[in-house]
Amino acid sequence: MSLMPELPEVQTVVNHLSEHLPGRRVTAVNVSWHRSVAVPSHRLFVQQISGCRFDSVARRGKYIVVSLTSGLHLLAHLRMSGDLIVRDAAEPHSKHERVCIDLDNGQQLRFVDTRKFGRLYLVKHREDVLKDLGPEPLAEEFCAQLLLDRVKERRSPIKVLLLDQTVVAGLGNIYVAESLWRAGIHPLARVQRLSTERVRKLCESIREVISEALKASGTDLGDGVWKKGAYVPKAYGQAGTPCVRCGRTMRHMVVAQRSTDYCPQCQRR
DNA sequence: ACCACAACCTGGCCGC
DNA sequence: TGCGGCCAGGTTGTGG
Repeated sequence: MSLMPELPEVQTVVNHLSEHLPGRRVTAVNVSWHRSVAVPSHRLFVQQISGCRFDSVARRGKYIVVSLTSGLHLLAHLRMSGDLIVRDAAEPHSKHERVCIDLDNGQQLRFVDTRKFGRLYLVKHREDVLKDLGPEPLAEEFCAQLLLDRVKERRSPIKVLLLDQTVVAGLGNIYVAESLWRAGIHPLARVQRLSTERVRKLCESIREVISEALKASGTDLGDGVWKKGAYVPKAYGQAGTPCVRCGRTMRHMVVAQRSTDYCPQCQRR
């Protein structure tokens, strides 16, 4: 039914938009669910973006960042079910389309969002929205030392810290589960109790998992229209099945009010 | 600082 | 077929 995106899925959307948006001009805008526009008011949003020309498309954490030649920036956060697609105007519209932007070549940029949690932001300065985000997991600077520096005062379980976008940007419930499984770290582990070597291993695992998922265009959970992704989770959603590394039955628990699957053998407390 | 929980929404699935 | 309850890849705000 829907896309529920973390970094690799967002990047896949960005790649799609990059093929179609640069150079296109906005000729008309229709906002059918006002609250999909976070900022400014939906009225000003339509006013300000009309006539603008799209420049480049990028990603920061789970945000899509579209630069306009006017200097404004269109940012999107897809939250649980959002998607941004470019279609010919003649193609049928989704029942869950919330915003539709007409382009000067007969195509449309459509914001589709079943659950209505996603948000668009039209801002002068992108940092107004992005300033609190932590480092990109694939950035050169992302390493054990940086991670430790950012969480040295915090005693929350490692899973909670990795879900915190100010610690590291772009991970969500799937890729946190995958990274912890790959690194052999229990979701409830406290960072202070981990050796530097294991934190290093964790950072490396995060990089590997994210890189692999990017190559695969994200994860397809088999329940929706997000059929592009070929990444196969080894921990997320695997409770009750044998661990592909050791064969032990994967377990389930709740951490930070989120469903959490792990291997009791590979990820010992 | 930390935690639990509600809110924001819709729809799919499961059991009865 | 229908209905209630539970679940969902995210984030923010509140109150303890």
